[in-house]
Amino acid sequence: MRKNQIRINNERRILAAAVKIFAGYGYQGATMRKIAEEASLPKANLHYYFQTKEQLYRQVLDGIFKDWLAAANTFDECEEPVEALRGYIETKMDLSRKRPLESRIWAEEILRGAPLIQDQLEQTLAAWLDTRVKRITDWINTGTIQPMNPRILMYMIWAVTQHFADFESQIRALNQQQNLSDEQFAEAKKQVVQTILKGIGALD
Amino acid sequence: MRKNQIRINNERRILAAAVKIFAGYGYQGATMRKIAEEASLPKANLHYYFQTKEQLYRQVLDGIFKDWLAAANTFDECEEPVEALRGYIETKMDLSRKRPLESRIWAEEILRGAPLIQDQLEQTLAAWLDTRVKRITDWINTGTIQPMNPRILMYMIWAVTQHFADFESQIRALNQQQNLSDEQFAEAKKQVVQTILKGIGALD
DNA sequence: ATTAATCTTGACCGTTCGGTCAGGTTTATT
DNA sequence: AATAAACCTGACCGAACGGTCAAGATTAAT
Repeated sequence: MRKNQIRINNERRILAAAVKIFAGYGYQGATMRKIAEEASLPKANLHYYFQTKEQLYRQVLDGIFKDWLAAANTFDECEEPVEALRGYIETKMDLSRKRPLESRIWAEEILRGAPLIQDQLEQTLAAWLDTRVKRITDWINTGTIQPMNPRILMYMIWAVTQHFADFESQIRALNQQQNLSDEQFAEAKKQVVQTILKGIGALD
Repeated sequence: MRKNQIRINNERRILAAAVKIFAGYGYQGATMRKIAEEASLPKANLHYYFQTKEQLYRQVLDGIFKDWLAAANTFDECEEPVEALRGYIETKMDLSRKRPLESRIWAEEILRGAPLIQDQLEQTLAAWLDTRVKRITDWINTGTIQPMNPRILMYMIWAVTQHFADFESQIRALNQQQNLSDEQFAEAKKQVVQTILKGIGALD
């Protein structure tokens, strides 16, 4: 049941343009005209594939949420807390580095009170978090890591890893107007992993 | 040279309303009409005190930046790294708890590439950071805390502390649709301090 | 009491927004 | 080759935006 190739191509083009514009201007600041220009298509053509601006935005958000959860599965690939957490933090850092636009769209949606994704947060994300909290609780009960509130640990990991995408312009202003180089980012990744793992008593 | 009391009162009212609306809708999503309604004043009256929407927004940002720097001075009040960092982290956490709207306005401005505050970031904030980096470097050189990149430490502190304001709606969705209670927030504050200080080898 | 300065506000303006639509063009099906 | 389905797009629309302005009301200064 494959869709027409024209539709596939154009929807992809429009979505890619939408990611750029929504990330750069926010939902309200983004206009269908800007997205159309970015995609090199007439504005009316956007409305042929996506009825409304909100529907286009929703599809962008859905794509981001899927990436989010896919990266999140790194968490389950290791038995040991040190390696599981290290892998998860590194994956989230890499995602921030490679897909900063998506991270910013997500951040803005949360900032505005998550009007469109509240359901997904309360159901899919809450369920995902619950199972990971249980894993961490097991590690605590077996004495592998020290007692703590696993939710707060996850909030800290999300905060730090996403900060490098969401606050990129601030970091750039504090780094001689240069984005972090690959070497600087690698150093940051290493230090983030080190600080959090050591901070919860999983190292030394 | 005190201004007329009418002007003082109305400017304060408008600024308070502007903080609410800018935080709730973003710069583009906020409208002068909404701010006027929130302030219970006719829209034309806003333009009498603040010529344009951008000027009003700039004054809101200036107020936030001053609070930011004031809180930042907590950093200098203690000689010992543990107490200086603990005090700074706690102050930033308290600020997130008490003034989440301002934190969100700041976050959105950075998210959009800091179009209006780039100069302040590159100059005032960069200078502030440089002197604190020097202090931390001294602590490292005297062996009080382990070697690390002090800038990355500061980014981590900002990320985590501001996350509790900026991502409040996500945290609420993951906490049975309830904002963190005072007790939960106190626990978070404690765990954040503990994790970061231990993570950089300042504890134990 | 008079004048000047400040404050207030409904009505209005040009622009831009998201969205529509008719009618033409291209692609797929038979 | 003919028909149907899908695609394309310039021109247009009502609504909402930031901002203006003239004229009146209130307050301050003399």
